Amino acid sequence: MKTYRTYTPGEPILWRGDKLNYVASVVQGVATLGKTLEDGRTQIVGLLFGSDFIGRPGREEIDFDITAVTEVTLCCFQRPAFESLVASTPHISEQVVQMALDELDAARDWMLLLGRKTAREKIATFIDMLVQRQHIEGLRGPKPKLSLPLTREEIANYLGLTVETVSRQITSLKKEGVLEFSDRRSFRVKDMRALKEATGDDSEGGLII
Amino acid sequence: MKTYRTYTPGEPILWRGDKLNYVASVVQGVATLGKTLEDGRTQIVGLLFGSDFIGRPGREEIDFDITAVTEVTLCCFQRPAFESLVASTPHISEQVVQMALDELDAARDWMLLLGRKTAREKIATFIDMLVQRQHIEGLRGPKPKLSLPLTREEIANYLGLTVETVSRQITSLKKEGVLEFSDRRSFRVKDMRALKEATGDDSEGGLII
DNA sequence: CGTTCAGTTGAAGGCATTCAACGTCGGTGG
DNA sequence: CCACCGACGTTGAATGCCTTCAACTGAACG
Repeated sequence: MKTYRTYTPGEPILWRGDKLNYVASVVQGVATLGKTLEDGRTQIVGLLFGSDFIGRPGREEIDFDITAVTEVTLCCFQRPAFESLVASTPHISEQVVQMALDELDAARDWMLLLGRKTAREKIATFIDMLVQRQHIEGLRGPKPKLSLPLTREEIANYLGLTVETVSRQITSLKKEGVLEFSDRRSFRVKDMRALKEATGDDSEGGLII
Repeated sequence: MKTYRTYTPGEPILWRGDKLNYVASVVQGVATLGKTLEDGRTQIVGLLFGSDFIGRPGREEIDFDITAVTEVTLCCFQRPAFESLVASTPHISEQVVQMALDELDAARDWMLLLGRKTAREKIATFIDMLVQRQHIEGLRGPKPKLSLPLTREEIANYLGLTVETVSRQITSLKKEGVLEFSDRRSFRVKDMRALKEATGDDSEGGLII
C-alpha cells in the first residue's frame, strides 16, 4: 500500500496528461511543476519541497509536468485507498482543502510577481521565499548557509525571465553586499533588510522575520 | 440565513484583510480579485462571474481585494451555517475541493500567460477565455455577440500590460478581421481559428470549440 | 589535456512601456 | 439644445528594460 520511489536530478516524475494512479508525498528533494507552450517556452508554476503533496482528489490527470530537480524521494499511496480515506475521514478531507487553498494563495502571489514585478524584484522575492522555506525546514541560525536548489535556467523559468537576466541580477545583489555566495549553489543573506526592500512588497513595518 | 446584496460598478466588495463573516455566491455581474504593490502597481489574480463562489472554508481573511466591475448581486450565507454544512455533508465538502482545484488550475494557466506570453498572445488568450465563459453561460450562436465586461485598464491589470498596449493589440486584431466591435463593450469573433492560433497554445488538432 | 555544460559578461536589438496629445462618448448644467 | 467636462480609449514618438546573440570563464570529468 505504501511504496517509496526515488528519482535522479532532471528525471521526469510525471508528464502532463499522465494518469495519476497513485498519490504521493515528497519525502526529500525538490521538484518543479512546469507548463510549456508549443514552441518550447516554459513556465514553472510551482515547486515541491519536502512534505509537499502530489495528487488531486477526484482528478485522474494532471495538466503540467513534474520534474525532479535534486534527487527526489516520494512516498506513494495507491489512489483508491487514498480516495476512500479522504471520503471517510472528514479531518483528512479538511486538510486537503487547506492544502489546495494554500497552493492557490501561493499561485496568486506569484501572478503578482510575474505580471507586475521587475527583474530585480523577482529575484529578491524568489530568494526571500527560499529563506522562508528553509527557515521553516529548520535552518534557523542568524545568517544560515542556504542552498539554491535550482539552476539559473530553472530560476528563469520560474520567474518569467531569461538566464542572462537572472545571472545579472544575482551578480548585482552580490556586488551590493546583499547576498554572499560560497559556492554557486550555497549562499547567505548578508543584508536581510535590503533584500526585503528589493522585493517591492509592503515593508511590513520593517520587521525582519 | 440567506440574504442578497448588490454593488455598483467600481464599488469594493471586500478589502484585503477583511474578516469573512459570510460566504457568498455571485448571482449576477462580474467582479475582480486584485493584488496591489506598495507603489500602486496592480495585478488582477482572478475574475468572478455568475455562480462563482466567495469564501474559503477554515479561513477568516482574504489576501486580495474584491471589486465589482459591473453591477453585482451576491447571495450571502452566514459563515457558521456554511461551515457546519460543509462539515456534515461530504458531498458539499467534495464540491469545495473541486472548486479550489479548478481555481488552482486556472491560476496556473494564467501564470504561464503572465510569465511567457507576448502581448498579442495575452490578448488573444483573454478573448478566448471570454468566449468559453460566455459559451458556458448560454450564448451559443455561431458567432454570438459577446460582451467585454472589463475596461482597458482592468484588462491591462489582468494581463500584466499597460492600457496602451492593450488598446494597440485589440486594434490590431480588429484590423486583421479577427474581431469586430459593434460598440466598445460588445464584439464578435469573426475568425475563431485565427484567434486560437494567436493564443500561442497547442492547436488542439485545429478543432474549434 | 580536451570536452562539456552551467554560468557570466558584453553589445546590439526589440517589444512593451512611458510620455504626450488627441478622439470619443455620456452626462450635466446653462 | 448644445457647450462643457471628465472618464475612457486611441494613436504617435521616444525611451528603456529585458532579451537576444555571441563570446568567454571556470569547474567537473574522462
